[in-house]
Amino acid sequence: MSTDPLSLTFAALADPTRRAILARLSQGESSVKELAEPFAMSLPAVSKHLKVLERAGLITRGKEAQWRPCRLDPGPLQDVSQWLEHYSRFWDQSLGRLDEMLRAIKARPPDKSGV
Amino acid sequence: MSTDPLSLTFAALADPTRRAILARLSQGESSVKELAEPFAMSLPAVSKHLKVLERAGLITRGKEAQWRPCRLDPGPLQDVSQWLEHYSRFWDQSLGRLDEMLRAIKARPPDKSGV
DNA sequence: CAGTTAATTAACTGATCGGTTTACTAATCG
DNA sequence: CGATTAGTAAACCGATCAGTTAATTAACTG
Repeated sequence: MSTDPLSLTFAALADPTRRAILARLSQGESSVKELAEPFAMSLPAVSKHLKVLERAGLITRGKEAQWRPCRLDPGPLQDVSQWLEHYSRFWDQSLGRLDEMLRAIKARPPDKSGV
Repeated sequence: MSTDPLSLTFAALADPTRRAILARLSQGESSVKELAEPFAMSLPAVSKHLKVLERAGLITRGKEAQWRPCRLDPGPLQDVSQWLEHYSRFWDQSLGRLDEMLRAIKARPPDKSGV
């Protein structure tokens, strides 16, 4: 697997269980056991999912007695959003015309940023 | 791997080569051979990447003599954008304060303080 | 027709993924 | 102290991934 930040983020998001965990955490902090409850899988499995999310920077974990409260970190999601903006002209009505113009002007230098 | 549309899309995006291919296609249609040129990998490898992108609906392919021109389909990217919107309140400046308030209210029920 | 070009298919490989069970650490409770 | 609770680590498994090389299909070219 690729280890650049964007790839780690997309890979972490490419699993419904992990997206459900993020949705849960968007409501507020939660312990591992609480997060695991809705799923028909073992606790270690959830623990692994959390590790994937953590490696992508999508969650951070605290320490509180014997609990490891997880909370959402939106940073990587914002990075995804920025990456997406690069393509928004393809579906954004108001920018469609501008895009046509820009593309017609081929004098643009090759843009490799944000690949 | 999960086979729901969003998972297929995120998985397809979790690879720098495939993102580079999309970036290239955002400039216009291209043949497989042209797409493969910038990469230090075999043509079949690129062909496989294209199949992943196609399965996610991110590209469509035509037929023109012995070429299979690929072009970008922004649909799945728009779906990702919508999914992201659900989280945009976490980094959107203007909504940040409101979110803080909502979270402060909602984070009450599972009360572990003083346990 | 034979030869070239474009692309895919097939078979194989090593690495990673998503899950399991078992065993372990660490903190709290009685 | 021992027992319980929360979570992680280790070892294992089958499936998938990302790449390879070799063979094949399909269309154009001379």
